[in-house]
Amino acid sequence: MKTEKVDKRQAILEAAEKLFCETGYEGTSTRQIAKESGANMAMINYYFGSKEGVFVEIMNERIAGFASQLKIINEDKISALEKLHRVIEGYVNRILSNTAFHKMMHRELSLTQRPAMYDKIKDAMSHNMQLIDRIITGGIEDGTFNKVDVRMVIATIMGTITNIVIAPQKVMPCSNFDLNNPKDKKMIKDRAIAHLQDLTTVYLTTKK
Amino acid sequence: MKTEKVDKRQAILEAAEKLFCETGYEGTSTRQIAKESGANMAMINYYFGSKEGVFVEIMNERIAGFASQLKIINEDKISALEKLHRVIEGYVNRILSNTAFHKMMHRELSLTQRPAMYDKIKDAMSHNMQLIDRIITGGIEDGTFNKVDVRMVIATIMGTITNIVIAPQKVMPCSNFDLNNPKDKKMIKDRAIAHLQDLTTVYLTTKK
DNA sequence: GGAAGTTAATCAATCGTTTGATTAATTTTG
DNA sequence: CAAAATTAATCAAACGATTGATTAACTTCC
Repeated sequence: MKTEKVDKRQAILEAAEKLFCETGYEGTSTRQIAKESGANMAMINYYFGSKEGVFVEIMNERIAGFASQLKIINEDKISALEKLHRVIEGYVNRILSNTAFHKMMHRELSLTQRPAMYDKIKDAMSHNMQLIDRIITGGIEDGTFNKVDVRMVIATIMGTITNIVIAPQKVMPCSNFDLNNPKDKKMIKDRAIAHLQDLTTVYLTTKK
Repeated sequence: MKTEKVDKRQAILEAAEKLFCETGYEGTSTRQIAKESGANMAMINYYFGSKEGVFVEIMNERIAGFASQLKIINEDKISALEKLHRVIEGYVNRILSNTAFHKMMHRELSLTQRPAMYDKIKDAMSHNMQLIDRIITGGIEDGTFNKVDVRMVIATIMGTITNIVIAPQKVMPCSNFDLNNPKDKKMIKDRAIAHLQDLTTVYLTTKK
């Protein structure tokens, strides 16, 4: 059994992720991270070399966690539509279970500078994209899907989810709605999944 | 009438917007703004009071420009589908003609801090949302549209466009693609409009 | 000549990082 | 086993650089 002593390295990572999510990378100072984590400022550079090193480590851990989550879906002997529905369900669940991180990732992606970060995020997302791409392309080739603009459909699926995460009050205009409330989150998850599955079903399989 | 001499005030606004888009608000220094605009640093505070004042002014001018652009569509004696198609066309054109600003706006929207900006952006976007909402709801009520999750459809339309703006290389995986190239931008505009119009037509009007 | 515009110089505050020293735990050695 | 040597973890303090902002002097223009 692990000792009860607090792991400062981990504390720094968690505090930094929280602060990066709330105030952005540039908007967060190493002193804030130190204060929030209860660690000394020097520990940040001791463990991670630099402030950017902390960010990179957060990304690496997250991406590793995500990568270990996929893979299985595409091998199943099920229809392309069923595959797509499962991917949507998994994708919505994952992102809406990590809204703060996803917001941060998206924010940093929209910065043209900081190419190391940009490439890392892009690589992480491209796995999902390729998975969806193969499923839809496969469905088109075997005739179960209409011929559509595949990359645009992917942009629609991912964009819809991102939009819900970043501006949930646009979807739920009630004033007391809160994405951190588990009950509200569950509701929006179910609505998002139902909507995207319905949308893709109708758009991809309706014979004109 | 204004003289022909370079308007430093305007130069500061344009330089600041460019830099805020590229490196974020926190990531841009007043010295960079001064250098890029060719103005002295003190001019920033002279005209706008503070760095944040520059940001607020950029937002105000943009939002004012946007507001003066809508309105007409919803009064025309055309079908709900035709209205929606026109809104999509206008929305895609507007956002893809101001990609840098839209990226910045989206980034600031995802920060929980800076509530004044957040509310300003939210209000600006809610006009578009209400317009789309009324069109779709109207179409459902007169029976031309299927009964759908209206807010989710809006999230899909807006999310798709935002996704294309922020991560265009996901849609166009060619290495030499550039959103700043007018030819490439035109192509992606047309594709986005065609896709969203096709998607909404099929999804909203297909009889099951 | 006086208001508006512009400048270089300067301000206190904060930035990310580094330092040298200290503690606590572990390994090596006699 | 216990003293000595080594290592990892932590700390307060300070580093030089940069931040947004301000000052006071200078120029331009009506």
